[in-house]
Amino acid sequence: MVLKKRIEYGFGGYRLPVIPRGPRSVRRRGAQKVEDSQICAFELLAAVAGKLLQESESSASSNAAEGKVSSGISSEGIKQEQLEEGEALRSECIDQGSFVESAIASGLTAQKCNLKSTSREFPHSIYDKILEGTSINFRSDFSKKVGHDLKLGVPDNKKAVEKSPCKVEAVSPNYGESCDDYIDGGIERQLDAEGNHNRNVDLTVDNTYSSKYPMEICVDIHQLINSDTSVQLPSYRDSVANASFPRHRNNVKVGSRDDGKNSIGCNRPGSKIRAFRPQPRIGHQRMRKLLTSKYWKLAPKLKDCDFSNNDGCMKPISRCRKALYTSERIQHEVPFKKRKLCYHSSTPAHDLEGSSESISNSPEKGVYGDKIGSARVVSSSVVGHQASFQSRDSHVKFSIKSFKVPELYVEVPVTATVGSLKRTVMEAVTAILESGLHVGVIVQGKKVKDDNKTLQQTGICHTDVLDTLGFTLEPGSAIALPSPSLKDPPILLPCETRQQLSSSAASPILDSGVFNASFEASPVTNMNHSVESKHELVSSPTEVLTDGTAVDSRALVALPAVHVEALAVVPVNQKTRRPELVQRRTRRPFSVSEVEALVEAVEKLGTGRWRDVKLRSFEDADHRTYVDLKDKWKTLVHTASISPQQRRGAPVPQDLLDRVLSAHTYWSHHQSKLHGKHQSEPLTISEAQVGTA
DNA sequence: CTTAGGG
DNA sequence: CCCTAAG
Repeated sequence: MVLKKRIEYGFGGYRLPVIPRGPRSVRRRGAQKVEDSQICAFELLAAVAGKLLQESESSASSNAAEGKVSSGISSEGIKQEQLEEGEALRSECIDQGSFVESAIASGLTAQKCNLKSTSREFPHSIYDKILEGTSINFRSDFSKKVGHDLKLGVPDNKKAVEKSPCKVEAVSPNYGESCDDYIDGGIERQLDAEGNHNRNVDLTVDNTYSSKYPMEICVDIHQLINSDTSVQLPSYRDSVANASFPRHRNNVKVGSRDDGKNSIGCNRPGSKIRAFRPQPRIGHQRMRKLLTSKYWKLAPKLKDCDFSNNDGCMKPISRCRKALYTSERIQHEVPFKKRKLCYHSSTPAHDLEGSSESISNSPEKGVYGDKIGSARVVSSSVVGHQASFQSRDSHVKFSIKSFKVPELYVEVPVTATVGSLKRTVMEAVTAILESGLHVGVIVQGKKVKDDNKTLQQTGICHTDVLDTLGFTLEPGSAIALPSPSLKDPPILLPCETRQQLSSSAASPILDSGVFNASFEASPVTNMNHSVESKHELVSSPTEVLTDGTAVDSRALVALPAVHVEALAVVPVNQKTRRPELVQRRTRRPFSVSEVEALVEAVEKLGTGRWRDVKLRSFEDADHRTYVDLKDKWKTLVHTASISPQQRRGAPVPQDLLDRVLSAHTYWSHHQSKLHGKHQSEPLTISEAQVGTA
């Protein structure tokens, strides 16, 4: 029974997210258009896994009955991560680090709760471990797994909790209690918090929101843990998101079944990805790129995990579509990257495989027993960007849940559009990031300035301290944003609107008025990768404090046992900033003369020959690529097709629009390619009609 | 690198 | 404009 429930939920969680996304272009689309939503390979995997799970449910259930099964853990060590979903779902994965551990983030509270419960229930609970000095992750507590490594992912959302089977299951027999506790206490709170998060994905200024959760906006980061065997899967998507995938080396297989495409195969990454979908692939590519980045150095293993897990696993794929660029993307709803989810492969929770297979088998997996030992074993490397580290013996792990941006001072005209506001904020943030962020460490409310001190000397290795460990992101340079004028915003009024969002009391913040925006920290945010993250993160001058326990506000959570190195990472940052911040090109509206030149060129050359158009009429306009011209034409056609009242932006002379329409119509019927020669004629005709020629 | 399209 | 996928 329990299992069932769990399973169902889990599924629910999984599935929803899983919806595959159709290819963007029509052409591709042919294949599947069905869904709008985008999916990531992971999701698909998850879905598949879910199916498998279901299928195997029966078998599993038997195991499950025991309770342990579900939690199954592979002796090898599994890490599991749960995702949070809420945002996570939506979030796209990030390639970069993709894995993040946002998990922790969700709330310190939750974590705490977990810890408590855990400790209570399990002797070897994380807590103990911590005390012992061994590293443990405690992120999630739900599922605890033992095996060698356990990682618990705490679901950020309740949803996750509820849904993800893993979690629940994970719990061992005892689990019941712990879960409850967790749920009652932590989860709900978290949920609340998250709920808000979700709401505020955007930077948009939301007074309400801000007032309540001034600081938060955060992004959740999931932590990922990597174990040798495990794989991380990022997932995202809104809905639900979380699922964990268990993966064993050999097991993988999960999928299979679906069409080739969907099947999750485990093999090489390539295949996998492929299996899912083209997109994922892309993500993959990106990831690769990212991998190259220095950031990765921090987490070498990740790479392995991510990409290389060939062993049997799938790789996690992350999708990031725009993640990198996120900055700009803010405009859309998701400001920064969305969360990424990662799964570690071996998920006990899911058990799909586990149930029947290895996971469940391991006797010990049962649970806690091995933990300690396991913990050490784990040694997974750092997870992605995340901050979590696993530590082997004397390491401390930290996981940062999210970074919040404290305050940004933005001035924009009242008439500015929301989009422009977003852009402005984004720019401001970007500026800050670029200037360099500095990561500060706060222990028990005090800032630790001496970078040379060891964690031990600083007392960061003690559990109690960890609870009050916080990190801050400080801008390297000036923070204030000049109120940028919006470039495009058509309307700029003298009035300025300032919103103040109060910042939460918790974190110290800048005074300026403000806007508080939180960004999702990309996975990047992790301390480790702080560098990377910086840009994404937000960086506001602000600091994020985290108390271990602190409620949601805390952005970062510290995990016990950290690797020293990891720490080192934290402070680092400055230079590391990612060069890649890609910025969107500045917008350069086409002038009437440009439009005219474009129209003329198209009339002669027809559509489909953008390169020629470029050469012919925009040779000197280096900022106008043929793609731009093509896009402009596209918009011109659209503009010409709608009523004048619906048109926005700089008005285009009607006669030009008429020509656009004529040319468009003409060329639509005459494959321009075919007529290389008489290009002009057609135009003429059309023009004649229009009267423009 | 170009095209064509979706976002 | 961006980002992809295909050629």
